[in-house]
Parts: sequence; C-alpha cells; structure tokens
Amino acid sequence: MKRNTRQRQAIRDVLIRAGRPLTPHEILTASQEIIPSLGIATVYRTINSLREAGELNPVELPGETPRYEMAGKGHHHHFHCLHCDRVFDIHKCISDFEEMRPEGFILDRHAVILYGTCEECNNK
Amino acid sequence: MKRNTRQRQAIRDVLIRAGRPLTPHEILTASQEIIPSLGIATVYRTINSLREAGELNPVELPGETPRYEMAGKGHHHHFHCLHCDRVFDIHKCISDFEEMRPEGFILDRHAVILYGTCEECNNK
DNA sequence: ATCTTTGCAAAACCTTTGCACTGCG
DNA sequence: CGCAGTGCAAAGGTTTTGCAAAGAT
Repeated sequence: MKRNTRQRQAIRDVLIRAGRPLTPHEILTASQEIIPSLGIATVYRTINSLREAGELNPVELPGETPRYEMAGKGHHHHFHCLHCDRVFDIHKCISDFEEMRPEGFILDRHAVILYGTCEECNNK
Repeated sequence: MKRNTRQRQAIRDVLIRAGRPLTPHEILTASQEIIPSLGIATVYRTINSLREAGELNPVELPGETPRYEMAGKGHHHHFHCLHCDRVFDIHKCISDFEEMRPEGFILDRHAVILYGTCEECNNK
C-alpha cells in the first residue's frame, strides 16, 4: 500500500547516507539536492509514514526538536556537538546504571546524551 | 538590575510552592490565580530573566516540552516513571562517561535519564 | 522622574492539514 | 485508470517581539 515514490526514496537515501540523526530541516535541504521541488510537508509526511513502517526511529534529545535515523542500529546513545549542533551516534556504552537506580525503583531502560565538541569543530 | 514586580514574585512563589518542574502553561494558569491579568508573554520573559539570574533551571526531558524549577539542586539526573509520568531527581551519578567519548571529541557534560517504575507504582 | 516591566497583539517559528494535481501501480 | 502521494498555501500551536501604558526605585 505504500508507494515507492522518488521523494520517499530520496529521503531514505539521505538518511542512510548521513549515518547520523537528522532534523526535518536537515532532511529537507539534503533531499532538495536530489529533488529540488520536494517540500517540507512531504518530509514530515514521509517521516511519519516511515516511522509507522518501522524503517525510521525518532531521536529525541532534551530541549531539542526531534531528529530521525534509520532503524536497526541496536542499543546506542548520542553525542551532541554544542558548536555545529550536529548529533552523532555513540556505540560504546558503560553498563552500571543500576547503581544510579533509587531504592525501590525498577529500571527498564536508560538514555545518555554527551555534550561537547565534535572532532571536526575541534580541528577548526 | 532586576525589579521585583508583583508578577515576578508571583511566578517565583508558584514555582517554589509547586516543588516540581512546571511547564510555561502551568506557570501561567497558577500565576493567574494570584494576578488574573498576568499574560503568557510575561511568563516567558520572566522565565528567561530568572534563568539569566541563575534562579531558575530548565528541566528538559526527551520528547517533552521544557519545564522549569528553582535552581540550587546541584548536579543531578532524572528518573521518569513510565506509569505515573512523574519525574524524580537522582543524586547518585556514575562518573566514567569519558569511556563513551568518541575518539577526537571533547566531552563537556552529560545527561542521563532513567526510565522505569517508581517505588509507589511498584507497590500498587 | 526615570527607565524597566507589563499586557496586548502581531510576528516568527515549527508542524499539520485541506485541496487540486501528479504519477505510481 | 484509480487513488495514494505531492506541493502549495493556509491553519494550529508555541515562543518571541514591538510598542504604548503602567509601575518600581
């Protein structure tokens, strides 16, 4: 029932090529290099459609508009560069969060966000 | 030089009395019980002013609109109960996040959010 | 009396929606 | 062809800003 339009495939390609979570606006500008007429409404509609299809996961960081990345990456966290505002995946994870759990609470899952300067900004 | 207006004090009182982080809209409705004419613009301007003054800290959780609480709590993280949706402070913190830092990146700070069941919900 | 702060309304954002047209299947 | 998907523009929702009036020092 989902049609494989040029727009839908362009957005998929952009997300796969980026390898990091992108904001709707980042998706828009990158997709417009493939299809210049592609509009922001299509970006939002395609994001929601790909999410329902399980192809796309939201990356929600505190105080930030949601970003999106292709699904199937397994457990990972994010590094937010405070200079260029880009977000990078971190695949290393320390695992003793149980120590932080308050007495009597049950821990299901955790989120970690690291903030700082990415390699590229650091070299400028 | 900040003037101590009725509006500013009302918003301070609301936040102190609540004892939990409030959204701008929650601050508005609670403040209007003290000063009915108080407007949303004043809420936002006062939030920003109190933040600059260091009296107020944002509590930003992934996918949630920002909330605000009075400052002075020191370094802490949050436990978000998935059943009652309340957020609790966690004052214990493990400290080897440097291990997760990608090569070439500089780590300034970190955020941790634990998700699960709080003691009260667990006992129900 | 001065000059910040307020309240209102408009503007600036971001995301969603309505509608006629395009184009995939 | 038929109908889901697109592009545009307009509508919602939230936060910010401009300005005359109110009010704190």
